[in-house]
Amino acid sequence: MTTRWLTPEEQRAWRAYLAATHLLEDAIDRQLQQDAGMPHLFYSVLANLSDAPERRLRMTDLAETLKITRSRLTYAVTRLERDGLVRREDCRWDKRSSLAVLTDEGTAVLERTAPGHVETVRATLFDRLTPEQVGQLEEIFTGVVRGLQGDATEAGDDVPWRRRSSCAPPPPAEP
Amino acid sequence: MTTRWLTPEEQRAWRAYLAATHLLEDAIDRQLQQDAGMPHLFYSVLANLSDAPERRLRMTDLAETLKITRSRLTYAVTRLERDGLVRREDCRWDKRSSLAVLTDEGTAVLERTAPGHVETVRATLFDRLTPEQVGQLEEIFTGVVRGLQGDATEAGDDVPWRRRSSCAPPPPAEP
DNA sequence: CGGTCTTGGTTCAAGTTTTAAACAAACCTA
DNA sequence: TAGGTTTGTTTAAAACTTGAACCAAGACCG
Repeated sequence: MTTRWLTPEEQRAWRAYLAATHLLEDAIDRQLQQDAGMPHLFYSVLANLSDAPERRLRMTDLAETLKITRSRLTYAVTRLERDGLVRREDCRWDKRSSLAVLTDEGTAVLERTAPGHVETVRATLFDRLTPEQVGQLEEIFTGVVRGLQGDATEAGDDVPWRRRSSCAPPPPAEP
Repeated sequence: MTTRWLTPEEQRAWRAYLAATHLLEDAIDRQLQQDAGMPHLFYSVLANLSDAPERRLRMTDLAETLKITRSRLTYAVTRLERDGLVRREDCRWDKRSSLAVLTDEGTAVLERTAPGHVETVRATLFDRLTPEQVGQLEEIFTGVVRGLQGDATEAGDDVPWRRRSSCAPPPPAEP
């Protein structure tokens, strides 16, 4: 089969995408390293924990939402634990699972550094976009996400199989 | 000054952006590592050289278009040179500069692996976008790029100063 | 010219991060 | 209970990045 090369428009879009994501990631990383002393990934860990109920998440779930391997997450959490921003806790109902919990100190760091981070995200991205473009951005990338991680789910979607995520008590037995 | 937090729409867009760029970069890196035995950055080096006149570029220019530090580029080119895909050459007119040149072998590797790469980019991104969305993507990110790298240029744009880029012969003296 | 500043590029050492494979414990299912 | 699966960590190796220091070559300026 003959290759479907990118059209000139697609090439321009692709180049712009590559350059922008590169510059953006650089800018954000630099700012966070400067003001929070950690790379973007670590900050994302804290941010996700902060949003979660009771400020805690199973390692696997966290890895999944961050789209990284468990191994990588183990490393990140170990570092954050060393700095006292995160603590590990055992799941009461599934003794294999461990939870990453945002400590008070972690919360404090987040509260202190979040404004600067948001400011950077604004300055580099959102302040340059019209409201319509914000919508377009979301639309485009939610599609991409669905396409990329849906692959696994798609095949088995005739199996309405539900995994118990998030360390939660087992469902009560039916009488 | 009080923080301007992200609106709910912006938050959704931001999350989608983060997840998508992450998954995309992963998918592309995995495919290239698999089929070309190199990470995305290295492939980009080859691709850029391939597009350049005479398949060669000054290190500094290449680093600039790739948005990476010269140090990082030195590392990449050294690796690629070790594999025979790139060769260094001295600039005849400015003996400080060195050029990265795509070798025949590098060209061959690129020709062999480009179809697979393009296919991945299509499958993960462009095949999911309408033509309008391709345009939106370009528009959004060219704006971001301008904003981020324009910072340096903006301040001095009253100085119509032109640097001689790309190893080229000096302009002939005016009679 | 001679001195100074800037640019281009590399080197080097240190540190960070990523990967992949192997592992152990806990859970599930038949 | 046996056999498979999920969870999470460990480990060692490799890959990568950073930043500072450095040298050489060009540019600038009196």
